[in-house]
This record gives sequence, structure tokens and C-alpha cells, in this order.
Amino acid sequence: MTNNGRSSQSRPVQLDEVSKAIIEQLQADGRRSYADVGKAVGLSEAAVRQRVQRLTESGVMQIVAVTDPMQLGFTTQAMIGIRTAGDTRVLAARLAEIPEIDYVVLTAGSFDVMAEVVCENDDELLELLNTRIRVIEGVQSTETFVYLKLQKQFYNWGTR
Amino acid sequence: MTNNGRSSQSRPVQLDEVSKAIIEQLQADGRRSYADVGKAVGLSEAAVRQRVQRLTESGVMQIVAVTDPMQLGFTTQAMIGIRTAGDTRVLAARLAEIPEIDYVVLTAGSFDVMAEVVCENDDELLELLNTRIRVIEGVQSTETFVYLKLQKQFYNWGTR
DNA sequence: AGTGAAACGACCGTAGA
DNA sequence: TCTACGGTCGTTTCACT
Repeated sequence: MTNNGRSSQSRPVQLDEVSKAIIEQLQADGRRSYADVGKAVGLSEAAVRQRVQRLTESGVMQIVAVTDPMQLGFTTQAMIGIRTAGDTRVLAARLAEIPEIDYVVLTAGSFDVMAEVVCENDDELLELLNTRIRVIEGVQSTETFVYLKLQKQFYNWGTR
Repeated sequence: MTNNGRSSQSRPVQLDEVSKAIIEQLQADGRRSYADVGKAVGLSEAAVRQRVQRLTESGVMQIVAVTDPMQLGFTTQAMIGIRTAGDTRVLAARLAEIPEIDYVVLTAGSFDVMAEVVCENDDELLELLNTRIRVIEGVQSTETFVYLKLQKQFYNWGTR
């Protein structure tokens, strides 16, 4: 879970080309040895390790396992746009507590909050919508966009 | 970039509790040693290594570096819903080529495609929308939901 | 911030159950 | 698919720049 947004108080970090190159290496394979990465970017193993540590501790980068829901039999995914009459932050917090919801963002526009859900099947999505989302206090309407195909998913924002 | 969706032909993988535990360990820290993970889940180092290899090769899991756009000074993010008169797959493919767009999904509902963008500022988003998205052949309308706050982001679908 | 070197620990291949 | 084990390579610490 992250906590970013326009209200983020931390100042932006300016990466040099070497750090960007390190991140690119680890984006391809998060377990590549520091020595290998060092060879690729022209730095010693120790220097790479120090930079990775700094990047990780500052929250700029993290190395994590990510899983593919489709491969695990979660065949139904959807984005849900929600309008509320109440405090949008309260709604977002309530949505974030639901384990089937992996992504919650407060937005400007015709939805107050958008949430992505991962479900085993359509029935589970329907159940979730009606018994756990639409019943949240203040919710006025929801609009569901069922995923037909995930075309692109890129985890490495800011290093393109 | 992934390639999932309802059209996915691969059959679901059923994970046992041990593999789920391994994934949980590596979700917290993708660089933890196999020996450490083994201690946590009650398996030898070699067994953990084999399971991680299988999980990775089958595409169920991958260990990667992820970065935080806000920390890097990309202060403007948005979800864009798009309607097209043409082939939605062609539109999705064109959108996927744009580096500022990190997420593209074909949907059922009042949008044909939804895309997430990461920009340095509002001007860049405006420029992108008008000169590279709305000009794509067939695009009929776009609706932009600027992010005010990212509330939840979870990378480990299917192991909740 | 970076390098280099030595001790330590992790990783890999193979054998065996 | 697991454990056991030895060789190799990566990581860690530290002294130095």
C-alpha cells in the first residue's frame, strides 16, 4: 500500500543516468546480482549495492514479487468508478480494506473514486459489488468496466 | 508488459500453502535469500530455489524493481477512458506504445479502453491528450480522471 | 561516493531418497 | 519434489581514496 498523491509532501528525487540504468537492470530481473548490474552500468559491486540501498530506503524503488492474477485463476477483473455523497476519503479508506480490491485512487472528474477488483469469476464480482461496495454509506452510483484484455502493465514509472 | 485477459488460454495454477508463503515472503522483500525464505516457510534452500524458479518460469510470479512516480517528481497521474469507432485492439496497441502510458486495458462498458498515464505536470498531460491520444484514428471521445490521491496499490493478486 | 581485498554466506549443480 | 553437500560466485565489511 502506498500513500502518494497531490498532497505528497516529499520532494522529488533527481536520478542520474547511472541510477536509472541500475533500476532498468533490476526491473528486468530484481534478483540480478549487484556484480552483474555493476558490469552492465560500469560500477563496482559495492557502489551498486550502496545506490540500491539508498534508492530502497528513500522509497524511490522497491524490489518485490508480483503475481499474475490470470495465471492463478482469477478470471474476472474490473475497474469500478464510484460516486459518493459523502467524504471521498472515507469511501476510499473503506474500499482499501476489501481484499479483492487491489487498487484505489481518489480522482477528479465524473467519478470520486476508482477501484480495481480481482475476482475468481463474474459471480464473485457481482456479489462484491452488491454486498460490499454499493452498500457503503454515501455511495450514489457505480459503473463497472469489466476487463476484456490487459494490454500493457508497466511497473517502472519515471524511468522510461 | 503482460498479455492476459478473458482470451487467456493458459489454465490456472493451483498454489499450495507453501508456495503462497514463499510469495508472501518475496513480496515483502524480493531479494531475501532463499535460505532465509526457507527458514520462514520450513523448507530447504534448494527446495525454495526450485519453487521460485518454477513460479517464475511459468509466469505466475516475477521479482522486479518497482518505482514510485511521485517520489521521482511525476506529480500528475490520470486514468483516461476512451471510446473509439474502430477496432479497440488497434487503439489499445497504439496506446501501449506511448511511454507515458503505463497501463492499458480493453474493457466492456461505456469505455472501450482505459489507460493510466504518468506525467511530470498538468501541461504534459494536456499535451499528451491532445497531440498523441485524441488524434489516434477512430477515437471518438476521452474522459480524464486526474488522480488526487493514490490510496491503495497491491501487487500481489491471488495470494490475499 | 567510489574502489579493492579478504572472510563469509548464498547460490548452483548433482546425487540420492 | 524434497534433502544433502561441495564448488563457485556474490555479498559484506573495512581500510583507503
